[in-house]
Amino acid sequence: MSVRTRFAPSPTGFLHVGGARTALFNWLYARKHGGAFILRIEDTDAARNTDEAYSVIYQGLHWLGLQWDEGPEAGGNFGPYFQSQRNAIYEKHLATLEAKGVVYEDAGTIRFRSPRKTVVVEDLVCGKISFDMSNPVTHPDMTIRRPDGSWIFHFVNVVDDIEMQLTHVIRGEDHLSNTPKHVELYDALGAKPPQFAHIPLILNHEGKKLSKRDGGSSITHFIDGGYAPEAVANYISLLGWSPKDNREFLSLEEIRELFTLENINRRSAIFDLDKCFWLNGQYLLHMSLERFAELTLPFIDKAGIAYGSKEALLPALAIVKPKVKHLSDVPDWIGYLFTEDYAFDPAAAEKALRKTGALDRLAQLKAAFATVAEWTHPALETKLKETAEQQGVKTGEFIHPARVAVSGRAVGPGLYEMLEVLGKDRVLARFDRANAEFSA
RNA sequence: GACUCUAUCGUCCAGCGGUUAGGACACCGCCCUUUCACGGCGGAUACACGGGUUCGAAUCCCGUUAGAGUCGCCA
Repeated sequence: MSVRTRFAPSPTGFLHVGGARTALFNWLYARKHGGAFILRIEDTDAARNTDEAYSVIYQGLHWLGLQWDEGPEAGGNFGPYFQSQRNAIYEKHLATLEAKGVVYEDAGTIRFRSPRKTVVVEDLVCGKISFDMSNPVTHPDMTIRRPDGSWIFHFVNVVDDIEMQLTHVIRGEDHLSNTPKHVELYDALGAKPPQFAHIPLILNHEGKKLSKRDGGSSITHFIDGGYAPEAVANYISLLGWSPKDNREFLSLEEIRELFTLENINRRSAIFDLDKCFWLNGQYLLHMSLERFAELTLPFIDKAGIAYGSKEALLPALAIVKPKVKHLSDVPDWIGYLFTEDYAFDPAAAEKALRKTGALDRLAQLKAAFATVAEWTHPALETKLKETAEQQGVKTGEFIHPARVAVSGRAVGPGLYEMLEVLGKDRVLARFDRANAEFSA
């Protein structure tokens, strides 16, 4: 029987890193074993479902590169993939339970009568765990249907996993205590339970289970915050799982090859934004310029930077790519390359341009640069160093004023690369502008 | 409270009876250097506690403590 896994989120309008990792692990396991990864929307609580809430889930998964084989947008032979559209199926299974006499009515609700036995769960991650379900006080009969006819999670979740022929249920450990109840339902419905794999939780900084309140942990936050999807996927894969050889920089393809349920640990993890940030920088540093441009373009367009053509943009991106840590930083880092109306950072100007002799250096450098025939990084470097030597001062005396003059700021790409990208005319003009602005 | 799970640097991850307890992020030095990064070198920091088992325990067992999860007409 081929592997079938699923991600079954509720459309809360929010996809956090914990849910994303659950989706990732299910996707990895299915892909690794040549099986199917299914997306099912658990929207039984119709009151809060909105179109936007659904699309947050789709966008998040698409962004991470987790394509589903069956589900919304994809179709499949086991649909519909929205629980809100599966009422007839639930009615059918409820009838099965009724025929067996294991459900009863209580204040308008329908409850499932527990067999009151010990249930042993064989979990692929947690091992064998037994639950004594005999005490009705501590383990009350679960409600499976509300008085208004709507269904409760435990029941529809189990019914759908049966109907959709899931072989493996990989989900957060917060469901471990629910599992014996689910197993009772599988038994009552005459179905064999799937293999369970409960993965450790991802905790917030208080050490508690992640919730909607932890806004910084939403995938939307990472998308808008300028993270590369490959970096985030890599990072979250390392929460609870590892290749066991201390490697950390892994592509989704490599992870897919190495991934096993056996290598998932049991310990809950706190999400470490610092490390995710670092990994993102590593990805931006090492990815191709094409990929960098692709990821960065939405941010540049949003900022309204008039870069003209892609041919003009690429060199600018090339020089900031090794420096930025967030894609969302790129507009700020390249903005001054595409306008003559750039602002001078007061502190930078104070230090580099208002300094005694700074404008003289600028004038000397302008004269020297004016003679440069081949406007390239190495030629400019040679010329600047030569000029510094002639004047008997350290190269920094020229470098800092030049940097601030052409960019308005003290921090940026390598000076010579920046000068090369700007081109001779603009650099000389900017020297003039700086001189005019600070000579008073 | 009951049940279940967990317990190695601040954080993430190795370790699965014998290691100077390893790697990464963060932190602190130094180097590189035109800024900021990157990179390189070095440093500080961990086996929760108590009992066993064993020649030998971070590793196996029991207990304690601590944390988390579940116990819904949320999913």
